[in-house]
Amino acid sequence: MKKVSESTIARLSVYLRLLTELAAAGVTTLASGELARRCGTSAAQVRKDLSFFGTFGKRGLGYSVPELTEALRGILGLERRWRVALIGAGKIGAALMAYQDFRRQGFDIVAVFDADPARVGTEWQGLVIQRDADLETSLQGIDIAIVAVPASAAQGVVNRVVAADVRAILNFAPTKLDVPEHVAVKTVNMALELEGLSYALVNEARGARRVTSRPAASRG
Amino acid sequence: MKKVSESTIARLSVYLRLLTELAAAGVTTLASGELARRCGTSAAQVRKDLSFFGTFGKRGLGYSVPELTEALRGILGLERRWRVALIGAGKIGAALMAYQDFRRQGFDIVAVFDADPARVGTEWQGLVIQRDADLETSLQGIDIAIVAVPASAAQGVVNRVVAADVRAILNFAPTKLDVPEHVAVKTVNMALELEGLSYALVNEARGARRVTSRPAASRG
DNA sequence: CGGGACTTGTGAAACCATTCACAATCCAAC
DNA sequence: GTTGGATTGTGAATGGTTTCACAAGTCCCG
Ligand SMILES: NC(=O)c1ccc[n+]([C@@H]2O[C@H](COP(=O)([O-])OP(=O)(O)OC[C@H]3O[C@@H](n4cnc5c(N)ncnc54)[C@H](O)[C@@H]3O)[C@@H](O)[C@H]2O)c1
Ligand SMILES: NC(=O)c1ccc[n+]([C@@H]2O[C@H](COP(=O)([O-])OP(=O)(O)OC[C@H]3O[C@@H](n4cnc5c(N)ncnc54)[C@H](O)[C@@H]3O)[C@@H](O)[C@H]2O)c1
Repeated sequence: MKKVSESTIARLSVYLRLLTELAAAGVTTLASGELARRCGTSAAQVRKDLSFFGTFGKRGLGYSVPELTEALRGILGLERRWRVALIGAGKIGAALMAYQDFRRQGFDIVAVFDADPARVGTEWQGLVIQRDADLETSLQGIDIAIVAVPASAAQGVVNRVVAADVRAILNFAPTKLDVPEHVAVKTVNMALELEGLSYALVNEARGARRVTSRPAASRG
Repeated sequence: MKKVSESTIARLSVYLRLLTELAAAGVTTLASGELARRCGTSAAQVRKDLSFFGTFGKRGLGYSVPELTEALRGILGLERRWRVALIGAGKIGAALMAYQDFRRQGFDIVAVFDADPARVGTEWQGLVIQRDADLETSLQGIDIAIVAVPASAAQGVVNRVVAADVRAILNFAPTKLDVPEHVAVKTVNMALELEGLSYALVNEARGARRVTSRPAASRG
């Protein structure tokens, strides 16, 4: 299989979300132009993105909504459910635990860890908070770790997560994480987004214009 | 001024964060290679990023930490404080309100809005929640709006935010937002990151390798 | 004061992603 | 059937970003 950019994968997620909505609304067929319009991209981009994975449309007609939905779910690995551990039962963690959409998309938070002895053992959003010290053993069978601890603790937690053989990490700490090359990391960095807005605000005055893409997650 | 990519701006934020840390640790001078290593990029990339905005280093020596810090703050528009409104006093909103780092970086949340009559008028994290109906008038003097309402309500809220002449939006709803071209929007989409991890997990089995960049915020 | 070690700033080259443009295909209608 | 209108899939062209490579500048030490 050829190499596919993260941009493409991110757009496939966006397409899938739209398709799910349209399916619920009873739409059965959709052309690349309409899909593109609703997702903020171009028809050519939609077709190129899909072409990396096969051919899903019918010339002259467009795409079958249920078929394309299934195809995208397959490509993205969403035909199975994923076991997720949350590390750090703080403010962000609470929001994530309460958020039902992840579950709806196939991500089950099945374990929560915290270092604070006052929290360990208490029930929280339906799960018992486990001791941070038990990470190595308790992460057996976990597919994805969400790291929601202070930045200063993040690398240490990640090292242990990696040692426990977890190969995907969603990181909320605003810090660079070093991981071996077989581990995928995505970082959600809100401060960086705010600073991007700050830049846009001061530069609209100076007359700067439309800007293009951004870097992101690392692997390795 | 030439056009600078969002990738570059995002990296400048990352550099600034590192510099702030190093300054606190008493480091006074830093070469592009070391900065790159600590930020997960290349020395050439660091120098190219900076070169869009001027020349900040000394050949043979590297960069002065305090000087480069000030330069980056200037470039990113962080020499002033920004007035931020939070719209949607839910789970995510609570995490954001409690998060002190934004304030430390120059972003002050000075108003909170919610549509739920049970919440309006109550004090919440030190601010009184205002009626959603008052948005248009109460957004006077706001620089940035954080939209943390359900996806179904987001476009409606955004239209009113734009009508109130706010020109920068940080969006947490997993939905495409239409805004006029002079308004900057950045979306934080965690579901999309999780799906990216799902893709990485199913494709490491299939032997896919390192992937490159991703799209993001739109303007216009 | 000159040589050596080091580092920046920057054109040019390489790489990657997006857009263009069109032949191939499909459906419907007659 | 055959025609017309629509839409896909994809090489080629374009546009943008990252990496390379090196001349120019700085510092230190003898
Ligand atoms: N709250 C926000 O809006 C926000 C926004 C952007 C980024 N972040 C980042 O997200 C992370 C979490 O933020 P938060 O607001 O939820 O913080 P928080 O302080 O509310 O929660 C952090 C939790 O992590 C636990 N913890 C600390 N060290 C640990 C360890 N080694 N192992 C396990 N648990 C540990 C603490 O006991 C605490 O419960 C931080 O890195 C923060 O910078 C938060
Ligand atoms: N909680 C998470 O971890 C999480 C993760 C990813 C994305 N999100 C997204 O963030 C957004 C907020 O999520 P949440 O978990 O905080 O939801 P929530 O239900 O806890 O909060 C939403 C709040 O918005 C208010 N609201 C609804 N319509 C409004 C309107 N028109 N004007 C003003 N306020 C209005 C509601 O009264 C509620 O208080 C959603 O779009 C969600 O999809 C949340």
